[in-house]
Amino acid sequence: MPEGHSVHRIARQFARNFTGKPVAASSPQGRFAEGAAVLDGREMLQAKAVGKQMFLEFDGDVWLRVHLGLYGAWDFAGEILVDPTIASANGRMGQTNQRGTDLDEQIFDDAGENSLSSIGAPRRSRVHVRMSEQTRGLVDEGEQWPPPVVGQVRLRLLTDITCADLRGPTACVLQTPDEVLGTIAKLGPDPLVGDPAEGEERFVAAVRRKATPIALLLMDQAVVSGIGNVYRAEMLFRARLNPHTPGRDVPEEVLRELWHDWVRLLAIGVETGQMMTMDDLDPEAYRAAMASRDDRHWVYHRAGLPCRVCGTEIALEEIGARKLYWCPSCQR
DNA sequence: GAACTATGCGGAA
DNA sequence: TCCGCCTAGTTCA
Repeated sequence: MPEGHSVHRIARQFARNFTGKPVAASSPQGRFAEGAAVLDGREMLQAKAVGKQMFLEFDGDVWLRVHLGLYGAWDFAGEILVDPTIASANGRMGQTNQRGTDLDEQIFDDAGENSLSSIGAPRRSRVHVRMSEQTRGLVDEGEQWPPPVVGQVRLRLLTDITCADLRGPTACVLQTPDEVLGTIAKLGPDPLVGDPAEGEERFVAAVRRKATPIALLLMDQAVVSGIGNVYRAEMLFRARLNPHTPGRDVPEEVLRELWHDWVRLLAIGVETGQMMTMDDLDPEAYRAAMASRDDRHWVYHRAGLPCRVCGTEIALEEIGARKLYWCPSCQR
């Protein structure tokens, strides 16, 4: 479900709250019992994200690779230090709602006041994880530690003060260092991993090699990492590019623009936790767009509605078994 | 309470 | 190309 920005945010939360500490691991659901037993008691050494994949390193050359897929989510609970590089940290990270907007689950301090608007120095906050109604009751009532397990928790990671629960991932597997390198080697460049200039060259070369429509290439994690269905549609619109253009026919300068746009959008997404793709509106228009919750994007999820630029109906078609939204007039 | 949907991806056919 | 995975929020009856 999450696109690349969410995964980077989650990795930063792990880096801030788990690395350097021994971690208790368990699989309440049972489906990762063997892996959890291997992890249990090990110190977490680092957390990193590449595209939509997250890698947690534990002592003894043991790595955990997690991919959230369509449904996965991490829930953080307990006392957490908010990473200063992200404007707000959600109790629940990864899962999102149906409007294509991020669920902004909020962190409350011990007094129960919203502490999210503050950006800057890291601070400790008590996370109250919102979930279903019955969960809310449980979490708010008790000072229980560790928090009661609710639902199908594939993996629970615990320090003395912080809890992270993983639900519904597509992938949750242990890897050797070599296997981690192998996984990463198959991935296209991520603007936040390695040299962005080198990433740009890799991206341009990979796209120009292929006759595949650019709409499919942008979603291909071997071509570029982290772009999902929302960013794909929005980036193509921002570039005024026809989604069906074969990769090799996209002018090189347009490809370079696309890469730089991804660099920019990813940075904004990691910082804000939201897929802000209309950042180039003037401030007043932007405020108006944001005021209506459904109006965050240029084309995504806007089938049949008038294009914000030309008024043409936004088209919806299936490509590669995914929904593609675009403006047939602006994106010729 | 059922039906529907989703920001993903791998494997079978 | 299609199917299955697997979860939770939203919509509708």
